[in-house]
Amino acid sequence: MAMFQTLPGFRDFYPEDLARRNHIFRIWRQTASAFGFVEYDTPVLEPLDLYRAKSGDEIEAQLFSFLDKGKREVALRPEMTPSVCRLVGERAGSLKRPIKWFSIAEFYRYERMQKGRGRCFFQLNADIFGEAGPEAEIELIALQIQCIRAFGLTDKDFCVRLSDRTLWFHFLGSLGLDETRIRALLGAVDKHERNGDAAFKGYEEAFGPLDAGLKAGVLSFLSVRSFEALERALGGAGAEAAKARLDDWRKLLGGLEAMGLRDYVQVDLSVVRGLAYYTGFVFEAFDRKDELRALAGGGRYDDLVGKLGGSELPAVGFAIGDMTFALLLEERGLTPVISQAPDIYCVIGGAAERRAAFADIHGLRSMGYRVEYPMREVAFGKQFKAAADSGARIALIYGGDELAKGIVKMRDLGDRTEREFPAGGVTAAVREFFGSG
RNA sequence: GCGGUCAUAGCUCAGUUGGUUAGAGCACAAGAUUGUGAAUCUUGGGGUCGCGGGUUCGAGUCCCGUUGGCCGCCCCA
Repeated sequence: MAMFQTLPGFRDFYPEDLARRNHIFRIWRQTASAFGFVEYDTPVLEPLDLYRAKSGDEIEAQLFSFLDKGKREVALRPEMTPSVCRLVGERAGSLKRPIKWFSIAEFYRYERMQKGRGRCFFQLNADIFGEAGPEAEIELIALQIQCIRAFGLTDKDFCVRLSDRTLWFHFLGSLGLDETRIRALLGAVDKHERNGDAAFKGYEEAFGPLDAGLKAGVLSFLSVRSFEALERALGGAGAEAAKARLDDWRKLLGGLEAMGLRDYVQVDLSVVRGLAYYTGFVFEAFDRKDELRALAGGGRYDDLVGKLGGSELPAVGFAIGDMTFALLLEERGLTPVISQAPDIYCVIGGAAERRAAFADIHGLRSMGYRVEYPMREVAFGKQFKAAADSGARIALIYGGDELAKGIVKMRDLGDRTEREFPAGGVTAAVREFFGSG
């Protein structure tokens, strides 16, 4: 038993774990880069007020926060959005638009552990700033889909549920509700999938019994699952603003259709996301079997940069976490086996042979080959077994006989054939082997 | 913050109504085997049985507490 354990909710990454994590990050990075996003990073530790400003005081319960030695209130970052809003806001005037940025970073939340959720986790965050139209959503939803698809998952495995807080505001506004009531009702909509009608409890406690007609309207609107149904549902509302909004929907869905991604998108008005700061389209990726928590989520937050960074700037972004995503890959058998095997394993006789081998070993390593050899003198039989077990493709043999003849043997560990090369010709032979193989 | 459940070697687990010095397989290491790979055999390292207390002549086993894991609730930026 180890003397010290990791703190609850924190994870050690053994080499095989880290290899899997890095593999996920590598593909996310390549994908975001292919979409023209550039990478940034921010401090892990931030002023506590940064998160209070965005989310209010109640957020503190879920934060790793403390007083630093200079008596500053600080917190480990629980999310990227406030930080990136600060960065972008500070240079909003000089950045070329649209601003397409991404990051892969670790976050910390003081929460109870659960399947797919720990107290530390990694997220890919991708955001577009400075583009108010649905073109930004097209780009981000496409990126979100591709970040999942790139691992071999298909529209049979996951989908992106798309909704729109703007239309919810139009719809509920047309029923005569004011903004506070609308926000409270959206909170209920967010919970309705999990809690059923009990989700309305909070609203009723604040504003009294829910009118039966209103409730029926809300339930019918949140059951909308297609664009056609959405058009029908808004037909009665009749407002010009709502009609204009439907044009944004047509652009968005049409763009994704043209990219061949329409089958990944499910219109679903029951998604509103709990966060009050979302202002427009919101979208969440789920596994199709709906066994796991959300894979990824995002939406438009046009007011936040102004609030946190000083300059008004429309924005839309999303995040994918590593934990639920890794669970899904695992379930679908798509967790890759990452080879950390050397390319070459050297079999070495005695001290003189070792000196000869070292010259080649260092030369080959300088060329970028992964080269391994036994640290101690070991029987040849064991060395060959170690060479095979290591996963190396070839063994270079530096024995007494070879040294005496001025040669090095190269053994193909796959087909077990051996060839001899003059001692000076090893690097060329290795290069030829890997070049042609 | 709340509830359920579990905790024996690196991993998977066994351990009888409470009874000698806590076991197996896998993995790791050494040897049989100082020039050629999947096998076999032998041997070894590795445990405060999560931690603390209690009952008892005696606790891995029973009781209480605690910590941690897993699952769920709250929350989920």
